Amino acid sequence: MVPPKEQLDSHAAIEHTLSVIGDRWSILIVRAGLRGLRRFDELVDDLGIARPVLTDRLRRLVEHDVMVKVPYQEHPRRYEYRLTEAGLALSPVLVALVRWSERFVPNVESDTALVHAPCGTELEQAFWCRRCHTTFGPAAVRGVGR
Amino acid sequence: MVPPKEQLDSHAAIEHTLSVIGDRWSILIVRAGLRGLRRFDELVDDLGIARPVLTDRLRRLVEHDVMVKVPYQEHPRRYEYRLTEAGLALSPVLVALVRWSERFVPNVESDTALVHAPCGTELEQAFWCRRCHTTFGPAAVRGVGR
DNA sequence: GCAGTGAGTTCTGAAACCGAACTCACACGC
DNA sequence: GCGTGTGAGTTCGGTTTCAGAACTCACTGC
Repeated sequence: MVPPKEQLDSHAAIEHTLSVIGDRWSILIVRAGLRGLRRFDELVDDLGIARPVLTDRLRRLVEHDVMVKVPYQEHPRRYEYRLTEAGLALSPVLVALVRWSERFVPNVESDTALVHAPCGTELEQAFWCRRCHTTFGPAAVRGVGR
Repeated sequence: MVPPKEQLDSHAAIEHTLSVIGDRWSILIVRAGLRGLRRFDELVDDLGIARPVLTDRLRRLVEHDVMVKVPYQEHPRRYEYRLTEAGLALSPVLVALVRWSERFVPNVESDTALVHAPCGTELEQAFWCRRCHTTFGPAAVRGVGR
């Protein structure tokens, strides 16, 4: 009835996505990128990540077009890492995580991590139904397919 | 000893969150929960996860109030695992991940995983600024603090 | 020519992961 | 009462991944 294509699809898609950013560090690296950090040692200091692990994570993020390695000076040739469009587009994941932790992680009153750039207001996140023209929360979400 | 608040905050919050759901399996387990799977062996079959790992992940998810272990029959006393409110509230993270993979994972045309329950329409996700009363995408997001 | 800097590698244990096989408590058919 | 099946795990080796500290390498500026 359903073509075998159905089988792979969202399952495979999300697994692939998790194979890129599904470890403990990659999301934190992307988050650091959103906070403006670009250089290897900045990341080491800020995240407290082991150097070999950072090397590997950056390589994989570059491989999957989440970041780009750009030389920022010649001679002592040095590189920095910037988020690509795909990397920037991960911010909803970050926001969802931060929002969740604000609500459900006990004893942590999170400061605002992300704001609406033009006005500086802390941002909200919601689902949007383009047919009903309403926003709604997780309770009105239902899974389909597969 | 109360640790210096600024220090922990969003950094600690997101790290704690990732320590709960930041491994390759936990999110997939939550996703399976959203798809209606509840029993140990269902999860093993569906996810292809190793049993000891599933045991451990479920234990941790229960420990962190993401799922609850409920007996669904006595005698051969059997349990199933259900998402709590906190678990349900992870769906924005899932949605963000699925949306991202639809856009950026090559050669995978994802089927619709999640819809608006009342009308069945595929859902959108956006940021919302309560001051400006506008929705906007990741390009208008800026990080502040820390 | 010598210390400093940025971006990594190398080299160790320690921890986490996996698959396959096993356990344990019970139900059910015969 | 006895084999077979089922659901929910546990035990056991072997492999992959991880973290920390020290090291390299190509330069600079003093």
